Amino acid sequence: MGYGNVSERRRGQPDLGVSVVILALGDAACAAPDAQAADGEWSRARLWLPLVRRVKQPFAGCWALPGGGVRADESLERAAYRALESTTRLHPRYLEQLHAFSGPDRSHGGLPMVTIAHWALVGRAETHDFASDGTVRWFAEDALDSLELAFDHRRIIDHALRRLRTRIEVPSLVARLVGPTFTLRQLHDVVEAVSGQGIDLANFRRKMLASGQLEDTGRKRREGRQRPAAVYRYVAAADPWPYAWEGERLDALDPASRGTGAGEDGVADSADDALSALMPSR
Amino acid sequence: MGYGNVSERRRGQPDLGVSVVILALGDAACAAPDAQAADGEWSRARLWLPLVRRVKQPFAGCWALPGGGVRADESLERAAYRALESTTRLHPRYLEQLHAFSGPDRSHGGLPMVTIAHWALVGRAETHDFASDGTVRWFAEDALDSLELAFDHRRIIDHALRRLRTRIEVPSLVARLVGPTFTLRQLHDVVEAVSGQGIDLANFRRKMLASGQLEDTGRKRREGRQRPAAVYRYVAAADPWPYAWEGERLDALDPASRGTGAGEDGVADSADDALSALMPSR
DNA sequence: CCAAAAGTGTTCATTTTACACCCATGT
DNA sequence: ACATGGGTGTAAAATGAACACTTTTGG
Repeated sequence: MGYGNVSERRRGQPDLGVSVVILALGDAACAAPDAQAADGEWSRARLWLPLVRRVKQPFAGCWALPGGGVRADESLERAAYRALESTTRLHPRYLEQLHAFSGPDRSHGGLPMVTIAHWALVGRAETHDFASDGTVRWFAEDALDSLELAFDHRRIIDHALRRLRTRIEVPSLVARLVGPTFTLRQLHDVVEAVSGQGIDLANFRRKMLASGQLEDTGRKRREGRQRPAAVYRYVAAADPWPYAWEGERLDALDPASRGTGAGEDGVADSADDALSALMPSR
Repeated sequence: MGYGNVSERRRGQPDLGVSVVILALGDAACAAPDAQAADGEWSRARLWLPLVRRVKQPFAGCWALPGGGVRADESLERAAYRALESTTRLHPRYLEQLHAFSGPDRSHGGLPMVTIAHWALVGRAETHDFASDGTVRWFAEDALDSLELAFDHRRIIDHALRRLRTRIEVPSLVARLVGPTFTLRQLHDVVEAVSGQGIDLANFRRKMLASGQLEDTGRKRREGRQRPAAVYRYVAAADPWPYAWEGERLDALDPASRGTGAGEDGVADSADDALSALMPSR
């Protein structure tokens, strides 16, 4: 840094950074920490995400995705995790690369920046009741329009939301979003809320169970005042799977496997389904 | 560059580069340019990709993916395209980000490098009969094992191949791989070859046609000495589609739309198929 | 017993698969 | 005419959607 002027440096390497879209479930009364809703009781779940208020130019005062620079001695996922931790204290159990955003237009006074966007899912328990500590604040996904977002972060968020919506039925994703244990109805409600369309509970139940990735904990949980429902836990399939989602790596990044960079969350892709559907383009 | 030693710079920003896996179809006799096979006649198509021989350390003498650095005043896709052009003279009509590879282990003497891998598809016509000009050479995908590849490029190639195999039935992809015009049997043979499994021709034909993305050119083409087959062309669906593949952008990058960075090759995702299949993980 | 949610069954439509068949063309 | 691939029809199987029904619980 510090050598040459900006226009000279445009021929050199752009800056490199990571941003993370962290998604969590919450109800209407989330922002305020009057935590009356115990153990998985939410009225009409919505997606929430934490944003950080910028103090420096450009976009001072605007809200931005948590992010930071990348050090040469760490992976991008690690950098994303670190940025997340230092700004929001969150420890997602799911974190995956989303897309690299680049281009000459991605500069604001300085050098253009290449941002490797990641997305992460955190369970309710990890949100610390959506605590705000001044610079960090949680926003409901559908209340973002009124917000002034920094850079092209709006686009990045949309990208992440689109990804989640098209993959929400993958058990590993719903499960991570809803928490470590859950009833089938909870799962169902989340998928319905996120995908925005009604889903037959009976069929949903069968499909999820048929995936072989849910394990009955033996425990029961009562949502309302009626018959208690079986509590399940997400458990990965035993055998290795023939296909991987886009072949994309995603580092599990929970304390156990953190740093190995090896966690693969393979998901059966097209060969059995996605690709048998012929799709459009353009 | 040029300030501080390597271990000091490890705390700074890593190097940034792009690599491209270019895939094309070819038959056994491709490497040698005895171009007897005219107009789409290939015996047992296989995937081929061009590699570049490294002249510098590290990995001098090994084969590597075409690639290069990224300038601040261009997008990653553009950088990938430029690198491709300068090393191989290829002009793919399909080029998409694949994944960003990173990590402290991705250094070889110098600073660790973050590589944004891309993948590209080129039609037969664009391969210049797989011409080799000394440093560039085409290799069949299944003949790579005997090769010494530089860096972790083997992994990147596998990533691209996996991606192609799981998406090969998407009309836009097959079509781009096979060339501007084609018969349904050609398409079929390619999908069969790439996916590695037999596909009923009758059903394949109906599915492709039902996608609404193939347009009859009115012309006929005779493959053997029998009845000529209708020649189709790939044409994107008119209406915008509700889902996009992972929401990933892919820049069309053909001379017409190049530089706009706007070409979206949306592909219906899971909401109708991929995600209805419940899948595993980890 | 009633209300409400858990959980199971059953039917019907749609899609996929397998494979038989007819058609067009050059020899 | 016949061999060969182009192209169509169709019945069985598998999957998915809709919805009726039984069970368990607290009041």
